[in-house]
Amino acid sequence: MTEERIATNLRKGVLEYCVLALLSHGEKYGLELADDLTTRGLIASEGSLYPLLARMRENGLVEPRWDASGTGRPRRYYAITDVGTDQLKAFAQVWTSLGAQVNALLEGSR
Amino acid sequence: MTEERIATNLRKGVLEYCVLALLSHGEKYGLELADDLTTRGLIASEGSLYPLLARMRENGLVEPRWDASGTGRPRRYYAITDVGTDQLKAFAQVWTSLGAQVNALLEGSR
DNA sequence: ACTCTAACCTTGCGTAGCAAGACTTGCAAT
DNA sequence: ATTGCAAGTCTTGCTACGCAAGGTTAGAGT
Repeated sequence: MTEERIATNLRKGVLEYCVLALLSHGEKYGLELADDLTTRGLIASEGSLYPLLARMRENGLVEPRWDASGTGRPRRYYAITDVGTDQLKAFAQVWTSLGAQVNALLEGSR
Repeated sequence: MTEERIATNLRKGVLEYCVLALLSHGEKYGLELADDLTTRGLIASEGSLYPLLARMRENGLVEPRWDASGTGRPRRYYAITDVGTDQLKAFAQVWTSLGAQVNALLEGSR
């Protein structure tokens, strides 16, 4: 239980860029992203993802496209935009730097 | 500016355990912690630290002690408790695992 | 007395993740 | 045909955290 609470807070602010990283390989639709992120332990439920995608859409980080060509119910595919790519780069820098500081502290505490 | 916003969200849930890691070396008082964390880029102002210390106190992760022996106004020194030590260990595991996932995504997105 | 500074703490706010569930659509079996 | 199921999208209400700004207390120097 306590571990879930730790993870929940750690995920804040990371998830958005994980989505961008996933999309940098190509379009994906909502549930596909959700399954992938769940497998990686980066979300606990879809309840995090859909509101996030809506925000990212509004901020121009991703570009959605309805696709009803296949079988089953229509899917909304998301593609990363140029703005999104820039944000991903900026995140990588901040993440690396902050991660190094945290690792340094954890190392030192053993 | 955008980088600060990224960092702000990344810090969520990390700060608490950075404080524990710092205290695992020995007692420290509020402003001392604040200065250290600011230098490391882990907080933006004391406004994050004091409410956090209050929470950690209530949860039994740290044990405060007033010290008025020195010069200047009395300082409140914080020591890590056994519960805090356990939490720090739990965090280290979650952090390592989640960090590996994020790194894997960032690597793959290049 | 007055001011300065170290040190402590409070208030109000924005935002992100989550659990739970609602709504819709196609498909398959009876 | 109708029922049921599963995939897919989205909404609501909640909680918790970091932050900026500012307020409080106490000792030290003039």
